Amino acid sequence: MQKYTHTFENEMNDQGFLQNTTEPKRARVAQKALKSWYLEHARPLPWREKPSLYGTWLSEVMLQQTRVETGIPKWHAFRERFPTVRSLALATEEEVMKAWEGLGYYRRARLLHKAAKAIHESGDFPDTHAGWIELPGIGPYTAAAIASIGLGEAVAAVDGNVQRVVARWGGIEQPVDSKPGAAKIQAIADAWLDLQNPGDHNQAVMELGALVCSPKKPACDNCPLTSTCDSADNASLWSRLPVKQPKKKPEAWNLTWHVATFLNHVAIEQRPETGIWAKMWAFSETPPPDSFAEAGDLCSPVNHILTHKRITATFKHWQAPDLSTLRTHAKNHGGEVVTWTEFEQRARPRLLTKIWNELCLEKG
DNA sequence: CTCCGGACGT
DNA sequence: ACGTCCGGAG
Repeated sequence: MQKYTHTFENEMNDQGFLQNTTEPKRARVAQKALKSWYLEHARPLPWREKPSLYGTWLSEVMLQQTRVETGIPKWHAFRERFPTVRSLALATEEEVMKAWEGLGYYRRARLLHKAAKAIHESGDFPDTHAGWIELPGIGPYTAAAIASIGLGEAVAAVDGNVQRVVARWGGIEQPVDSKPGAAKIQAIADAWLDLQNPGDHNQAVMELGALVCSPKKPACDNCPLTSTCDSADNASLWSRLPVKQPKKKPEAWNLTWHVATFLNHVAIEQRPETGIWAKMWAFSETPPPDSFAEAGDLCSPVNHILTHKRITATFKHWQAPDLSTLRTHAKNHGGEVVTWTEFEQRARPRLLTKIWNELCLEKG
C-alpha cells in the first residue's frame, strides 16, 4: 500500500524564479483547500448517512463503472433485498443476479456474492486494506476506498475522477493508464492524502472530479484548487487531460435470438459463464427443429450499443406444436420453459428489458 | 453518435 | 500491456 514517502524536487516557476514553496507545500495547500470545500459541498449520498462496512463495500462495487445517480436506487433496493452480508452470502447466485439486473458488468455481482461468502465464512469483514484486496471483485481502487472510508486507513484511492483531477492539477501529459503515467498520478495522490482523515479526503477528491472538475467543462471558477492547479482556466491544457491510451473500436455484431413459444410459454436459457451477459437469462441462439412453425420476427431489429460491441438483435418467433415439444427442445439446450411472467423474475440483459413490452405485446 | 468508468483473465 | 466485460449521459 502507498505511504506518504514521495518527495518532489524544487522547480522553477514559470517566471523563472526558484519557487520558495516546494512541491510538497503545494500539495498541502491543495489538501487544505479540498478539505474545506468538501465540508461544504459533500452530497448527502445514502451510503454516507449511516456508514457501515457493508454499505460502503456495496456502494463501491456498484459504483465501479456505474454513475452515482444510477447506483442510488439500486443500492437501496439491494440493501433491502440483502440487509446483511450474511443474507447476501446465503442467497443463491440467481437472486443476486436478479438484484443486479440493469447495472451491467454482471461479473461484479458474482464476485460480490463470492466475497460475501468469504466474509461470512471468516466471520467478519477484513480490517485492513491488505485484507480487502484479497477479496474477489476488490481491486486497488476499491480496496483503498473501503480501507480509507470504512477503516480510516491512510491509503490514497485513485479512480477515474482522481486521475482526471490530479492529471489536470499536475499537468500530467503521460497516459494515466500507462505505467509511468499511473505512477505519477499515484505519487501526487499520495502527496495530497490527508493522513488524519483519509476517508473524507479521498471522497473529497472524487467529489471534486464529479461536481467541479468534470470531463467536458470543468468549473474552474468554483474550484478550490485554482491557485495551485496547472490547468486552471487553461482550456488548451485541461481539455487534453487526462490523456488515455486510444481504445479500439467496438465490433459490429448481429445477434439472432430464437424465441420458441407455445401459447404463453417460452423457452429460455441461461447464458454461458463467460462472455457477454454471462449467466443472464435470454433466448436460444440456435433455431428449433422443423416441427416448430416459423412465425416471423417478434419486433424490428433492436440496436444496442455497448462500448465493446454494436449489437443488432433480431427476435425470430417460432411456435411449438405442443408444450411437451417445447419442453424437450428447451431441455436439449440446457434451458427451460417458463411463462412470460415467470421470465420477468429472472435476471435479463438490458437489451431484453428495454424492449420487453414489445415482446410481450406480440407474444400471442 | 461519443464519452465515461475498475477488475480480472490472458 | 492489452482485451473483455455493460449501460447511461450528453
